[in-house]
Amino acid sequence: MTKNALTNHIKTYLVISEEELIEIASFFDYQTYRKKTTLIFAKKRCDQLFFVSKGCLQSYFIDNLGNPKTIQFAIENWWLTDFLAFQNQKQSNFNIETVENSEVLSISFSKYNELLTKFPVMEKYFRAIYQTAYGSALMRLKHVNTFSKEEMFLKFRDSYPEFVQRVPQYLLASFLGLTPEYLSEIKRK
Amino acid sequence: MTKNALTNHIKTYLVISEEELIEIASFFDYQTYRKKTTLIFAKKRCDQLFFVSKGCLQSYFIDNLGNPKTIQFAIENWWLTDFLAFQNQKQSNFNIETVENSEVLSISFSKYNELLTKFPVMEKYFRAIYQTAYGSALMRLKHVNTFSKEEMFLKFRDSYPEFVQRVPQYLLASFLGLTPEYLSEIKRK
DNA sequence: AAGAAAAATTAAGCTGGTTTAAGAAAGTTA
DNA sequence: TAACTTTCTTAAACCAGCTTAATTTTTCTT
Repeated sequence: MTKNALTNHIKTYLVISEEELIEIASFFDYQTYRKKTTLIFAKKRCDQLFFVSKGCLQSYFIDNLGNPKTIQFAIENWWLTDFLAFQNQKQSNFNIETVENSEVLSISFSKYNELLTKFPVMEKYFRAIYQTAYGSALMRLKHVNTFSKEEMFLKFRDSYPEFVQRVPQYLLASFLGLTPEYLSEIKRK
Repeated sequence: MTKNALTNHIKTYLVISEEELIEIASFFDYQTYRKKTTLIFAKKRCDQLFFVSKGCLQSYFIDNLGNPKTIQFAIENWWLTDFLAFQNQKQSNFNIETVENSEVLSISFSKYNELLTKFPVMEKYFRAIYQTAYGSALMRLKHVNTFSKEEMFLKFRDSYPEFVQRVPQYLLASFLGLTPEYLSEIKRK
């Protein structure tokens, strides 16, 4: 089924019946997108939370000089949106788009709240997801402060070698906070 | 009562009885600390989650050159720990210490889980807390990529003028990712 | 209130990483 | 398989922000 990735993921966090999982899954829309499709536009109201079943999404923004800067990648089993904008139903700070052809589940803010009201056990699921994600984001802030740009790349390549193969180099540079030119120079060494 | 700050904070997120709040509060230890007291040591197991009733805490690490780098401040009504280390019961990546004389509530990992089991409604509370905190951490990563060090300081000063007054300048520099010398130079302009 | 310690300032020299610009390689389309 | 587009590489000039080190100011301790 097209929503198996999500229900399997939930099962790793909760003890829950198949019947409930089916009902929970029904809150989500399933859709496939070709690569480089924009799902959320910056400045537009952010009313969707995404779960990646297959493929890869990114959130990015355009800096003062017009260069896109990647904030987050989301691959299989990751959640992605502009979380602040989503919860406040404000305009998004980020563009969200597919990096690869992708299968994506989405839920609107009102459906998300309905889901949490009807299945309070999902509070536990999202609490766990956000707890980890928040901890990881703070670790990223630590890394940004600790490592030089060169070290950032080398560490990342050692930690996620398959992912480095998977995304274009200019996106990786953007995510790691250096220029494609400098990344290219580092690789030469 | 010494735990009012917490119970009041919970009330802003949940509809809940006073009796339950009293029971929930009983899971926490209340303690006061003088400024510059270390509550968690890096490399030691992280088994406490803190809620700041009064005062200010920071989490920081020591970089390769021996300089402390502040990752997070926590003032009244903020939660603080090394969230990844806490949930995995691993050694902390950060030192956590008081910046001011502070009143702090704390809970161990096992008590935290007991609390969530006995009062599932607290899943909703923490889900909301972490959802916001995660969103904010990603916005910080955006800011780090967007702004020059000078802009970082000016933006922060405009957004949190009272906080800039409140903490020593060298800690602010550390948090914003620049040297005290450079911050001093920026202020002169 | 004096002395010690911690924090903030100033200034000069230096460097990691950016900018710019052009060409090479790889991928896509017809 | 040629033409077009996107991505990657190379190299030189440049600069935001760091390092170092000495001085001054503020805060803490007794």
